Amino acid sequence: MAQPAAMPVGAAGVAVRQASLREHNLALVLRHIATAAAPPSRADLAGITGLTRATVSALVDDLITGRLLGEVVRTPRSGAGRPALGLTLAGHGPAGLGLEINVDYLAAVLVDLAGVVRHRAVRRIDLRPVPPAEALALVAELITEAGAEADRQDLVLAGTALAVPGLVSATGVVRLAPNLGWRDVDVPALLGGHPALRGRGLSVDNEANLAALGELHAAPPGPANFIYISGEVGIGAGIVLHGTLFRGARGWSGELGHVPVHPEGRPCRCGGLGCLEQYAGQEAMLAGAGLTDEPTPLAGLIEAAGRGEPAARRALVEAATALGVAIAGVINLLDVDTVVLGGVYAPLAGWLAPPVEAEIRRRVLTAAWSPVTVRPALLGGDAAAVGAAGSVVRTVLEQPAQWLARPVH
Amino acid sequence: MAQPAAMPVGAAGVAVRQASLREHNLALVLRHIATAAAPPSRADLAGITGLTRATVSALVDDLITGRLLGEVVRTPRSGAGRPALGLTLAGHGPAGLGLEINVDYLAAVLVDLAGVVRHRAVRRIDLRPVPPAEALALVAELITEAGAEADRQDLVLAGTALAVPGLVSATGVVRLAPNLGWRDVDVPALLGGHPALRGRGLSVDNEANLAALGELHAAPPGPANFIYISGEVGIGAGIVLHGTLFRGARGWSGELGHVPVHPEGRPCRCGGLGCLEQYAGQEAMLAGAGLTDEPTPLAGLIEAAGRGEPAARRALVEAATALGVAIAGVINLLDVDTVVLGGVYAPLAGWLAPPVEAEIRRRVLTAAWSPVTVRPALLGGDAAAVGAAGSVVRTVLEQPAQWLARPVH
DNA sequence: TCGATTTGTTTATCGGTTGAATTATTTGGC
DNA sequence: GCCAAATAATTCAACCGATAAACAAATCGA
Repeated sequence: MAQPAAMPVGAAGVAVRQASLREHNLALVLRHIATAAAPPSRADLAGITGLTRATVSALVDDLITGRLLGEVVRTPRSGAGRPALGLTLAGHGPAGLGLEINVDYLAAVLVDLAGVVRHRAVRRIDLRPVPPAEALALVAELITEAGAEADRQDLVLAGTALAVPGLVSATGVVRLAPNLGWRDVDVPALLGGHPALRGRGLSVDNEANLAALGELHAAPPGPANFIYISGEVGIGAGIVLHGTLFRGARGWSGELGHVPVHPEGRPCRCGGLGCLEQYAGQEAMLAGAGLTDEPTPLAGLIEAAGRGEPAARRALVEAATALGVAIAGVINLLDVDTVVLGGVYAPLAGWLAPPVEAEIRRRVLTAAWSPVTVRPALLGGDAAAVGAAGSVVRTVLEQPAQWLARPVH
Repeated sequence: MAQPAAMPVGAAGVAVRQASLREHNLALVLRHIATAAAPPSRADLAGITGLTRATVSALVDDLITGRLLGEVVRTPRSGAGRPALGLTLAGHGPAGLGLEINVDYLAAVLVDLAGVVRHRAVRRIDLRPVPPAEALALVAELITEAGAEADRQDLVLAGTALAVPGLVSATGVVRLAPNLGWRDVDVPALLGGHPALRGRGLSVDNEANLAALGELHAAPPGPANFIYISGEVGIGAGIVLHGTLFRGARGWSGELGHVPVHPEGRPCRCGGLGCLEQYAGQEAMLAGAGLTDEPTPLAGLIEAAGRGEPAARRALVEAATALGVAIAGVINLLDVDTVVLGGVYAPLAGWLAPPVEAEIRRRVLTAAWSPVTVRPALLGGDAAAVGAAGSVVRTVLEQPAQWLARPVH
C-alpha cells in the first residue's frame, strides 16, 4: 500500500483503448484546473490542452456530474462576449484522510480536493510506552471523529493514508519503527476494517515520504526536484524527482540518517559507524549543546541559539556541517536543486542553513553553475499528516475516471 | 540532447488523440517483440497485450512495411492448426551509431534493432595532448567509416550518440571533461553537420550514463534498479531506476567520485576534502600499490593482485572500503538492489567486491532483509559506445511511430 | 437596438479498436 | 487420401471518443 499514484494513465506495458484515452484526458483537464492560478473556463482549457472545446465540454460535464468540479462566475470580466464560467475543484466532493503516528503525538487531517484542510486533530501523547495495538485504538478514535466530521461537511472519504516514523513494506506492514519500538506491525490488518474508512483501504507509508509529498503540495506547481529532510529522533529523507516521490527499488529509500559521514566515527544503533544520525540527530544536537536534562529540550535549544549561547551555536554548526557533508553527497549523486529542512530542523533552519550551504559549495562539483537552495519546510508539525491526506487527494486527481466509476456503497 | 527517450507516449501534460493511441500501441507491440525470449506470433501478442488479433495485425503490418519487423517460420511446431509466423526485429532496418571519446581511445559501434553489434572500431590514442577540434576530426573519420559500413550492410542510420568522460549540458556542450582537459566544447556544433549523420543530429552524454544504458541493454529485461560505477581516471556513476536512466534534475547526476568519504581527508582537485576519487580512483589505487611508474600500470595491478602481492592486495582493499562507504550511502538513499562494477573496476571485481559487500552489510539498514548484489559489468571496454548506440536504438523502439513518419531523405 | 465578440453546445465525420465471421493452413484420425 | 478439428490471420460492420464547423447563448460597446 506504500505505492499510491505512481503510474500515469497510458503508462508503459498497458494496452491502450478508447476508454484509456478518456481516462487520460479527464485527468489532463482536471490537473489543469487544479494547478491553475484562477478558475479557468472550458475555452481556456481547450486552449491550454490543445483539445477541442467540444471535447473539453464533454469531459467537464462528466467531472461536474461526478462532483469533482464546480462552476463559479468570474466577476471581473474582460471585454465583450458571452461570460465564461470558471471551473474549480469541488469543495463538497471527495476528501482525503491523513493520519500520523509519531513518538509524541497523533494527528489526523481531512483535506478536500482543493487542498484545503477541512478538519484537524492532534493528540499529544508519549507513545513509546504504549503497545502498538493500543496506539492504533487511539488512531481509530481519530478516524471515527474525522469520518463524522466528513459527513457533517458533506465530504466523501476517498481514502486514508497513515504516516509512521519507520520502514514500511509495500503491503503496509511496519517492519521497523525504532523510536516507537515497533517491529512487524500489520497496520492494515489491525485498522483497515474500521467502518469509517468505508472499505476504501488504508495505505501506510514512511513519515518523511509523506511529509515530502505535503511539501510538494504546498509548493507552487512545477517539476519539483528536492530532498525533504525530516529531522525527528531519527533522520529521514523524502526524495522528490521530477515532481514525483521516489521510493526506491523496493520502497526503502531515504534512510539519510544512516549515510556514513565519518566512516570510522561514533557507533550507531544500526550497527554501522559514523552514521549521520550520530552527528546531526536530535539527541546529538541536544547533547552537544548540553541540554539533555531540560523539560522541553528542543524549545531550550532554539532559545539558547537565539540568545547566542556559544555551546548551542557550536552544537548547531557541528550538526549542520555533518548534515551538509551528507547532503553534498546526495546532490553529487542526484542533482536535486533544493534542500528542504523539515521536522525539528525547520525552526532551526536560520542557524543550520548557512553551514549546510557552505558544505554544498565546497563539495558539490556543479554548485558553481547550478545553484542549490536550502530552505525551511513550508508546512508545520503535521506535515506528514497533511501530505498523507494530500496523497489520497492526489490519487483522485490523477485518476478521476477510477473515482467516477467507483462502486457506490 | 542529453535527454533521449524519456517520455513515454501519453505522458502527463499532453492531450491524447486517436493518433497517440496508435503510437502507444505500436510501441507496446514492438516492445513485447523486443523483450520476448522467442519470436512471438500475432496471436501471442494479442494474448499478452490484451489487444485484439485484428488490432495487432494492423499494427504489425505497419511495423513490417516500415522495416522494423521481419517474419520468420517457427520450426518446432506444437499441435494442430495453422502455423504461426514468428515476429522478430528487423536486421536490415534502422541502426544506432555509438561513439566514445575517452582518455586513451576512441571507439565506434553500430548496433541494430535486435541489439547485435554489427560494426566495431577502436583507435588507441592518448588524447590528453590533442586539442578538442583535432580529436573530433578523428571521430569524424570513424563516423565516415561507420556510415559506409551501414550502407554496405543495408542498415539505415537512425541516430548517433557520443559518450564523453565529463559533464555534458542538455544541449550537448561538454562543460567540463577534466581528464581530457576539455571545457565548454560544443560538440554538436562541431560534429553534428557530418554528412554521414544524415541530418539526424548527434546527442552527447556522460560516459557513465551511457555505459549504464549499455548494461541495462545487456541485462535480462525487467524493472532494473542498479548503479553502474565507472572507474576510470575519475569515478562516475550511472543510476538506473525502474528500468530508466536517471539523469537528475538538471542532468548533473552521478558524480560519485566527489561524494565525501572522509570529510576532513585528502584534498581533491574539485576543491573539496576527502572525495571518494582520492581513495578509490585509479591513481589512488596505483599509488597505494606502488605501481605508478609501470608502463601498463593497470595490467600490473591486476597481475600483482593475482600473485597475492601484499601491497597490491592492501591497496585494493583500501579502495574497495572507501567505495563501499560511498555505495552504502547511495543504497541507504536510493535503495538500488544491484551495484555494477564497471570500467577499471570490472577486471578487479574479484578483489573489490568482497570489501564493498562487507561495508554494505555493515552500513545499510535494510541489507538484512533486502539483499544487495555486487557484480562486475557484463560489457567490456567499449560499454559506453555500445550503450550510446543502444540509446539510439531504444528511441526507435520506444517511439516507432516517429520513425515510421520520419522525413525520408 | 444592433453588430461584434466570445462562450459553450450540437452535429456530421473521422480514426482506431472491437468482436464476430471468414479465410487460410496445418495436424491427426479414419 | 480425405475430412474434421485446431489454430492463425484477415475482413468488415459497429462502437466510441475526438474533431471541425456550424449554431445558439450571453454579454459589451456604439
